Amino acid sequence: MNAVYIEELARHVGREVLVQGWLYNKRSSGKVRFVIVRDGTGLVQGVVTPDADPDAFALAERLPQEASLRVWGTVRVDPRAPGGHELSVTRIEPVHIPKEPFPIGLKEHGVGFLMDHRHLWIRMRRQAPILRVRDAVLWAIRAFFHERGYVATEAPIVVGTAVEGTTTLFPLEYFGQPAYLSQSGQLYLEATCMALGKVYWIGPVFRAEKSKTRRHLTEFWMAEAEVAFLEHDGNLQLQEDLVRYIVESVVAERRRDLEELERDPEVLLAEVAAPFARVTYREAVDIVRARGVAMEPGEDFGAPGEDALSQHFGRPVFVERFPARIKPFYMKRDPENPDLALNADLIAPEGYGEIIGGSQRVDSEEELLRQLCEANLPEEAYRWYMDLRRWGSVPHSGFGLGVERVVAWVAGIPHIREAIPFPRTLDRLYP
RNA sequence: UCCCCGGUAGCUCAGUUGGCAGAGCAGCCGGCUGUUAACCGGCGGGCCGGAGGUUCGAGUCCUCCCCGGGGAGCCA
Repeated sequence: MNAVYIEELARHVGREVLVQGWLYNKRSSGKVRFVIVRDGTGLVQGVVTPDADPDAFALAERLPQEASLRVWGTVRVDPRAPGGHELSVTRIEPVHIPKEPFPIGLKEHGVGFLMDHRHLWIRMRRQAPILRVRDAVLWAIRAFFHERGYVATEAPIVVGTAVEGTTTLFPLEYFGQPAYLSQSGQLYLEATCMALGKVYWIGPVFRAEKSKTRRHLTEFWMAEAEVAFLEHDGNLQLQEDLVRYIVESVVAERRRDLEELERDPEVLLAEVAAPFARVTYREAVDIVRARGVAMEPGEDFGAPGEDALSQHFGRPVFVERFPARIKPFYMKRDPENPDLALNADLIAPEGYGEIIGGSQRVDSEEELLRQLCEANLPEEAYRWYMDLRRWGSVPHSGFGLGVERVVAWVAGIPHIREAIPFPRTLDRLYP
């Protein structure tokens, strides 16, 4: 008999099937025993009675949580069962019976304990749907760019230069030379977009920031795009199209997981239905201050400021044209006001913070050199980057999207650490 | 780096004015024919984060340290 996955059970009603998985939970009521089996695609309740199979009935009492097993049974529709389908069990075959109790019970646990057991925690009820949503987000990003003819190109992970400065880099030794883990693939994408026109990549980046917040990881995944001949306004439109595409794809493909997470798909769809809001940095500062959050013009927005903007608009909002002084050296200046950068941050709704940072890039050699010097960065290390402005420089723009922040928003989970299988945070390198 | 909270059974926590170390869950034993984190009865389970101090007596008070969580700054 061929094995089936639990998510396919609706197609097998009335037939006997084999389900292979793990014992999630069991209950007993004298002469009826219930085994809740998970297989990675969902949960199903098996009903075991002594008359159907005495051996299975005995096993249903004995098997501990997370025992791996094969279960044969007939699929029935039953509204009493979680998921709507139920298995009338005819046979149970243990694959592996644990000798010790599974560390993670079905009752509540503390965050520290769960994080220490992350390798087992991901088996539990809420975690699997989150990771399936993550998969759907990543697929949506790839599909979006692939449909538009973008070429996926990779940036190196081990690099010799900083993108944003040197304080947040993880240093390592590279055959006797100093090297770093990349904090962004952007500079390399600028090079590949001059070769291929429009490019993207999805990869891990590393920031040694000593941040302890629900929005930060030291290792996270970024989806970055870079497009030759694309200017600021087109860049914003591209980002908006991408974010809407992601949300609509995930809702279409993973509605059941969102519902399992008690995330209302209609709320998400409503948030991205209308054109995203767009405000300038100056307007945003006024809005933030009007909502009672203290900040001075010229400062970056803190988390409370982002939350205020988030609440004010109730949908994604672009904040554009920041003071160039507080932004990286590679951003092109606003031709109408050289104190401003041609950049934008995209703030997600519901307090999920900045999910995209992007800008039009400097395209003139002289301007780039000047801004490199102002940022006190070593010219020599950026010589190759300067070369891009020496041969056929064109206006170009790009952005980076924080995958885990998007997953957290779409899944509606409070903390980014659950949006990646094995989060790396300030004080956590295990497991 | 700074601010706040916490560390007691495998897990989640309670522990009064400083006076015998507790509960629920998990585990084990028993009961129950439709359970929904099932329920009911019983049993075992402790370096109270570590070091020092105050005291007749410290889980409780003081000092230092370690670990974890939340937030700030910074960022996606």
